[in-house]
Formats: sequence, structure tokens, C-alpha cells
Amino acid sequence: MDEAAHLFVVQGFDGTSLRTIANTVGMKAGSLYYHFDSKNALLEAILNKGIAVMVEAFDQAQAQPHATAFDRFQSHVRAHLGALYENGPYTAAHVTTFRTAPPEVRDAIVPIRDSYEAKWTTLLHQLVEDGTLAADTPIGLARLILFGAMNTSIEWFDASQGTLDNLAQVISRQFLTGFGTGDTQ
Amino acid sequence: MDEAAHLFVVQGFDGTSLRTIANTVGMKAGSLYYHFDSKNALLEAILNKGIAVMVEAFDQAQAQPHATAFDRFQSHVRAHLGALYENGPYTAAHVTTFRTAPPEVRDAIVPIRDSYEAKWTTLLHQLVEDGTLAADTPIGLARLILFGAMNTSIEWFDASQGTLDNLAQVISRQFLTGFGTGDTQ
DNA sequence: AACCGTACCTAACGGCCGTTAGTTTGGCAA
DNA sequence: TTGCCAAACTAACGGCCGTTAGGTACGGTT
Repeated sequence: MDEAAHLFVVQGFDGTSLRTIANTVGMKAGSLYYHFDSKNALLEAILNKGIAVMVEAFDQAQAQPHATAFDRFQSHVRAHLGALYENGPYTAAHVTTFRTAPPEVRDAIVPIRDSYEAKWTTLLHQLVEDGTLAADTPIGLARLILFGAMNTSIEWFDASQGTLDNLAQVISRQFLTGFGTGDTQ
Repeated sequence: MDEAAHLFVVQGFDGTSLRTIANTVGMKAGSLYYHFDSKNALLEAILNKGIAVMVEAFDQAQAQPHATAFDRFQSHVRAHLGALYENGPYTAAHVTTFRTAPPEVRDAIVPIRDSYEAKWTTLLHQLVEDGTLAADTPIGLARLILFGAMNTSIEWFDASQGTLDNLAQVISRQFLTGFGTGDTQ
């Protein structure tokens, strides 16, 4: 699954054959069917694990003590980025292959996916309540914009050029205060 | 090309066969070779057109008069979103298929892609110089975060639930001032 | 009337695809 | 020692893939 998820990230689901996956782990294609019912089932398992990794990272961040509301928020951003880059290729595979996954697979994943998104919605609501986020923040849109910033880092983040801690800080700060000076508008 | 680009967005490049494309436009697969040398060449043409559409939208926004620096910025955001949703499926196809495109195709596209990114880099530099963006803004990172927010809207934007004008306004405002109140940090 | 180029079609090629049925291997348990 | 079961293997199936060679229809030009 590790190798399959990695290949899915690089080549896409349809661009990766079972023979390629099997060959990468020193097997033959048919042998994969001892472990998975089908290629779709393999993808489904990977997508699920991708969510599980994100959820675990989120819950760990939740459990930690934080000095300020901003620290708490930044810790969650860091956790999401950690799920993308530090805990196997599952979350990355989820983010990159979900949109074009076969409908049956997508439909099976959606409910679990929703539960992760709900955690973020709750978090953002709390930040509104304690005055960290503006009262008129469009929570749904805000979450999607934040996800966009975090997830598309897959296309350009290079660990040799910057740390995840730094990226988490930049994204968190940007999300709350923006890059502007406030001089206009 | 219209239909092919649309199918690439929905099913991915590898997930779309030439027979499917041909069938959609009332042709046979072999006939496509009168117009394109190969499937890769078709993709390359689509990706190029995707950039051309973005560039044209950018230049049109550039040519318009604007009351404030913020208006100018928002106008460019709106232009990019317009390229994604209002001028055919080419830009959307570019954004969604570029990462997993065959290396030869990607390599051929990169230089043209860079030219579009350079336009944004220049714009952001100007915003720093006129005091709209903070002097210590990490331009490169800022552009990628902005692109992330705009481009991943493909996964969730629904024209029946919100206008592009509104989305452009939310993204622009968020980019400059954030969603926070400024009470923490 | 003869010709030409454009735009398609037909039919097939070799090759890879996901999948399956049946078989082999090797370690552990009885 | 025998039996069992997990974990692989082999070999093939039908089917779809990108691609190609050669043919056909047809409007416009000479």
C-alpha cells in the first residue's frame, strides 16, 4: 500500500498499473488479489488511510496545550501538513486522486471525508466565538480556501528549501492577517 | 479540443481514451490523427491553450483602469477565476492534469507556464512597492498560496451557489487582510 | 472533366490492462 | 510426519489501449 499510494501520487490512479505496483514490491500482479479484491478496493483502502492519518494528526494537535488561540490554529495547520508529508503517502494520495477516482470509490469515501471536514468547521467556529476570527467569516468558504492553500503545496513544497514548521507559520499567519498592510481598503 | 479538455478535467488524462473523445464528437478514434500527431500532442495543445486563456485574461485585467491597488488586485483574481470557469475547459484542464502529465509534455509546457507566473510575480512586487502588500511578504510563497486558493476552487465551486465576482472578492480580501480580527498575535 | 486537398472512415496491429483459476511454496501445529 | 493455511506464483482470458496504413467521400480549383 505504501508503494501503491506513492505511485498514485506521482502517476495518478489510471496511470499506474497493477503490474507496476506489483513489480515495485517484488511481486506479480495476480498476487495482489490475495490482499485486495480489486484495484478499486486498493484505492479505497488507501484513500481511507489517508483520512485516518489526517484525523489522527488533527486529534493529536487538539490534545496539546496551547498558549493562544493562534497557537492552537497553527498547530492544526502544522498537523495537516504533517499528514501530507511526514506520515506516508496516504494523505497525499487522497488529496491528489480523490477528484478523479471512480464514482463508486468516491461515494464510499465521502462520508468519512466529511467527518474530517466537520472537525475543521468546528475548530473555525470556535475561533469565531473566541474572537480570533471575524464574526462575519464565511466559515465554509474559509475552510475551503485554507485547504486549498495547504493541499496544493503538494505541487511545489520542497523539504530541501523550507521546513514544514515555517510553511505552517506562513499559511497560518496569512490566513488570519493576510499579506497586506491595511493601507488600502 | 473543447470536449477533450472537458473529459480530461472530469476523468483525467489517463482515464480518457481517444475512442471516448472521438465518440463524444461523433468521430472515430483514428480520425483524430488527422488533427493531432498523438494523444500527448493533443494534451500539449490543450495545456498551451489553457495558459493562453489565462494570459489573455490577465492582460485584459491589466489594461483596465482601477481606482485603488486593491481593485487592481481583485480584478486580476477575477480574471484568473474567469479563465478557469468562463472561457472553456482549457485552463481547468491545465490546472488539473499538469502535475501527472507525461514528462515530455510537462517539460514542453513549463517555459510558457513560467511566463504566466512571472506576470503575477511582477504584480505582487508592484503591490509591495506601493505599500499594499507588507514589505516582508514572501512573494514566491504568497503567489503559490494564492494560486492554491484560486485553483482548488475547481473541486468545490458551484456556480448555482455563488458568483465568481463574490468568490473573487472573498479570496482577494482574504489574501490581503485575512479572516482574523487581529486580537491575537 | 480531371484533379486535388481536406476530412473523415475501416480494419487491423501489437501491447498492456484488470482479473481469474489453478498451482506451488514454506513455515507452523497437531 | 502429516496436515493446514497464508502468501505467493503461473498462465491465460477477454478487452481496451494508442497508433497506423490504406481507402473513401466530396467540395473547390484548374
